[in-house]
Amino acid sequence: MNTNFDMQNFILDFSNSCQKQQKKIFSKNEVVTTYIKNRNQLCILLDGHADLVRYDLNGNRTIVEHFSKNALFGEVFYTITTNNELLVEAKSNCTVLFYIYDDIFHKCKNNCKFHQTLSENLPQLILNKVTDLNMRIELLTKRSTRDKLLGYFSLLSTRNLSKSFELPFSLTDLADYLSVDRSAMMRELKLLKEDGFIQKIGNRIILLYK
Amino acid sequence: MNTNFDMQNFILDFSNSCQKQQKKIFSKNEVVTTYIKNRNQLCILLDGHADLVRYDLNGNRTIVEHFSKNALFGEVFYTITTNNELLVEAKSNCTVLFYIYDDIFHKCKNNCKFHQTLSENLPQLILNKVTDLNMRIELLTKRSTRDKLLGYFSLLSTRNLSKSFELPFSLTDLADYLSVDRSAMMRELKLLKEDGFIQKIGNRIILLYK
DNA sequence: TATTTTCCGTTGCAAAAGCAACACATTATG
DNA sequence: CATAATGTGTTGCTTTTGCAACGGAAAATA
Repeated sequence: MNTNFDMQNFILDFSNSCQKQQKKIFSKNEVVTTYIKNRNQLCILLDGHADLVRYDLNGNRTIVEHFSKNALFGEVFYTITTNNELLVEAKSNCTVLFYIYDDIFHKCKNNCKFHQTLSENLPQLILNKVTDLNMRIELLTKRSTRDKLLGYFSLLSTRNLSKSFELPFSLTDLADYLSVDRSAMMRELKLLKEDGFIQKIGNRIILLYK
Repeated sequence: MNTNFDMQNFILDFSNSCQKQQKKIFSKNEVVTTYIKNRNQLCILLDGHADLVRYDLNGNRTIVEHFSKNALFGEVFYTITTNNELLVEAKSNCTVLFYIYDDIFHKCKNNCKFHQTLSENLPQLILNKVTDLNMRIELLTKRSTRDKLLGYFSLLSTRNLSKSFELPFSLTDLADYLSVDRSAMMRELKLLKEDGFIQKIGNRIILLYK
């Protein structure tokens, strides 16, 4: 199995070769899918950005996950226990492939090359998702808003191989992602600037500490 | 592939048939493993309970995950970015199988039945881990200590198919698991009792709401 | 381009959570 | 069995966070 499996090329080659999938295109702010118990949908984001969003009974909005190119999502990854609404919202124009997980799992009758390759590579793809989720948990378990912000910035910095990077969120969305109040986060952001930890120019953050 | 793959029976049948694994036994409070960058260890907990614990620079202790029988863990699931210490502590006597992930992935030279079955079932096993992590994220994104407690209790209640259940943690550990201050959590627990949401007898919680 | 909508930045005040400390109970351990 | 270590329950005080509200900037839309 290849750790560096190239999803994008693979998809381009095979995405039209199987009957058991649906390809759809969404424009910004459209709802890509809603999580429904027992349907076991699995989706692949071919292009664009989308967020998994939860609205709870207190009216709080939480960005549970942020998806970019090649991300996997769908209720197959989620045990839906509460009555909270879970939906995936397109943050830009998106191209999405839809499957029912069992179809991938059991392969389709045609035994097509697409399904074969995908099911071979599924463990690695899902494993990537696990490491993403663990990073998210590391962020969320930080005890203060300051540590959450610094933790998230440090993650983006590592990903971009630079102390300077663009935020992939609006500040409103960032607060919903870190699961904190927006105004409290703005206050902390201001303190981080005043204390010389960061610089912020438009949507760009520059880390000033070693 | 079988969703109800019986790990335990499988392990019992095959756990001695492959060279590329190590089986070890730990007693309570021993360190099962420490997460080390790039080693890509994968472990299976055959029996007992263990916690993945993180100690951060502020001296806070966080229980990142709680493992019971058949749980998968190891740094293969974790991108180690920070300098925080990550270790798995046995909470009771434990039996653990150790692998290097690549050995499972690429199958061992013998092409033994054990590896074959395990790699066939790995997607489903990892998928279970994903759903667990998503439940954990749902808990951690709750905004108040009260909601975290109620969320966790409701989860245990669902798992035990009963409004009454034992806590798998000491209260000290529960606070570290929910990522809140212990004394603040105790205060909230008291309020939940006073407000008639729960009853607590020893280590047992009884949910009193519909 | 005019107008509506969303986002940013800020603040005062209230509520929640964290910190530190302590007594007592329970559980391990020599 | 005595003693040490760990866990529980509580409280006063401080700090952090959340809530509500507002004006202006920026972006989307008609």
